[in-house]
Amino acid sequence: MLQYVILGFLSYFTITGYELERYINVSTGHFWHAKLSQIYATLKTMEQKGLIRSTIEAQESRPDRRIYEITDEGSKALQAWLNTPITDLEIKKDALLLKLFFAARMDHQTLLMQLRLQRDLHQQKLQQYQQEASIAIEETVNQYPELSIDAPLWEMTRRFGELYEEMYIRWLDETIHKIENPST
Amino acid sequence: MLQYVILGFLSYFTITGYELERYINVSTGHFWHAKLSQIYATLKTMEQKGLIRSTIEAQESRPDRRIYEITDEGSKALQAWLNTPITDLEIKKDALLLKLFFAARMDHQTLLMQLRLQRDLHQQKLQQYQQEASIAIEETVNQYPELSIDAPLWEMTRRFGELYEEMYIRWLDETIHKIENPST
DNA sequence: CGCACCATGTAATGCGTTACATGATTTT
DNA sequence: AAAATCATGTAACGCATTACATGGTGCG
Repeated sequence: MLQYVILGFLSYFTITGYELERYINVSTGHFWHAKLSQIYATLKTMEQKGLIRSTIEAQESRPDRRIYEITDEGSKALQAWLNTPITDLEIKKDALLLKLFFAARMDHQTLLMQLRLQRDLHQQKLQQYQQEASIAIEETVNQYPELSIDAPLWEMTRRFGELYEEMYIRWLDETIHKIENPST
Repeated sequence: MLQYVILGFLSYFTITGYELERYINVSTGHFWHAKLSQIYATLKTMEQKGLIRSTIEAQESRPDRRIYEITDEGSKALQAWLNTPITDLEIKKDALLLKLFFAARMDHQTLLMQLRLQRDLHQQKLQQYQQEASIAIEETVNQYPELSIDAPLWEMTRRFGELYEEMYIRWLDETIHKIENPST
C-alpha cells in the first residue's frame, strides 16, 4: 500500500525519498505512515518494477539527491488502484482495548491512570487536527495552486481524524466514569 | 502483542490453539485478531520461553489435542504488561482514507459507489456490535459465572466498536454529501 | 562543541498472511 | 456427495521496525 502513497505524491511532483517522508508525515501520515528506511527500500523495488524512474542530481556541499518521477506504467497502476473498490472492512488493532478487556483483576487506580493518560494524548491529537492540519492544507495549496482541486479531499481526511479523536475521547470519558462508579 | 491475548485467555481457563481462535474471533477479534497459523506458531515460542506449558490429550476418532495452561512466569508477564502504561498513540492505517486523499482526478460516480459500499459494510458491522456482541458476552458469563467480574470490561470494548462504527458512518454520510454537492 | 538537518542506504529481526499438507467425522 | 468442523502444524513470502553505517553543513 505504501507504493500507492508514493505513486500518489509522484502524481503531484517529482520528489526524493527524503522529502517524501516529510510530506507523508504531515499529510497521509495520519492514516498511512512509513519510516525512511522502508521508503527507500520501497522506492528501489518500485523502480525495478518500472512504476517510477530516478535521476541523480549532484549538489555542492550536500549529498547527491535521487529524484523520482512517475512512469506511464506507474500512473496506470495508480488509476487502477483508485478504481478498484475495497470490498471488506479493515479491522484496526488497538492495544488499549486489549488491555481493558483483560483488566478485571487489575488495580483500579492503575487502570484509571492509564485511561487518563490516553485521554490527554487523544486531546492533543484532536487539537493537532483542528489547528496544524488545516493550516498545512492551506499552505500546500498556496505553494502549489494546481493542487487546489485536491484540497477538499485532504480536508475530508482531516475531518475524519477530528471525528475519530472526538469519539475516542467521548468513549474514554464514558469508560472512566463507569470504572469510577461501578455497578450503579 | 498476540502473546498477551493468549496469556489473557489462559488466565481464564486452559485451552487448545484451535479453541483459542474461536474465542478470539468473537471477542478480542474486533480489536486484535490472528490466523490459526500464527496462533500455533506463537504458542510454540511462548512455551519455549516458559510462559505457558502444554499437555497432550488423546481422543478417540479425533486428532489429539494439545492443551495449554499458563505458568507462574506467564501470569507475571501478563500482570507486568497490564500495569505498564501505553505512552503513545497508535496510528491506525486506513486504506479508504488513503484512496480518498488521492481521489481528486477520479470519476465522481466511481468514488461515490465505493464510499456507499463502505457505508453498507460499516452499517452491518454496527448491527453486529449492537446484537451479536452483547449476546456473546451474556452467554459467556452464563457458561463461566466466575468471569462475571470481567463482563463489564468486555462490554466497554463492545461499546467502543459501536461508537466507532457510528462515527465512521456519520463521516461517510458527510463525505458523500460533500462530493455530491461540491463547493456550495 | 554538540546537535539538528540534509541525504542515502543496508541488515537483522519481528510480525502477519497465504499456501501447503493431512485426515477423520459430522452436517447439509 | 459435498461442505464444514475438529485438530495440528510448516514454509515461503511480504510488510514494517530497529539498528547500523556514513558524512558534510549550519546554528546556537
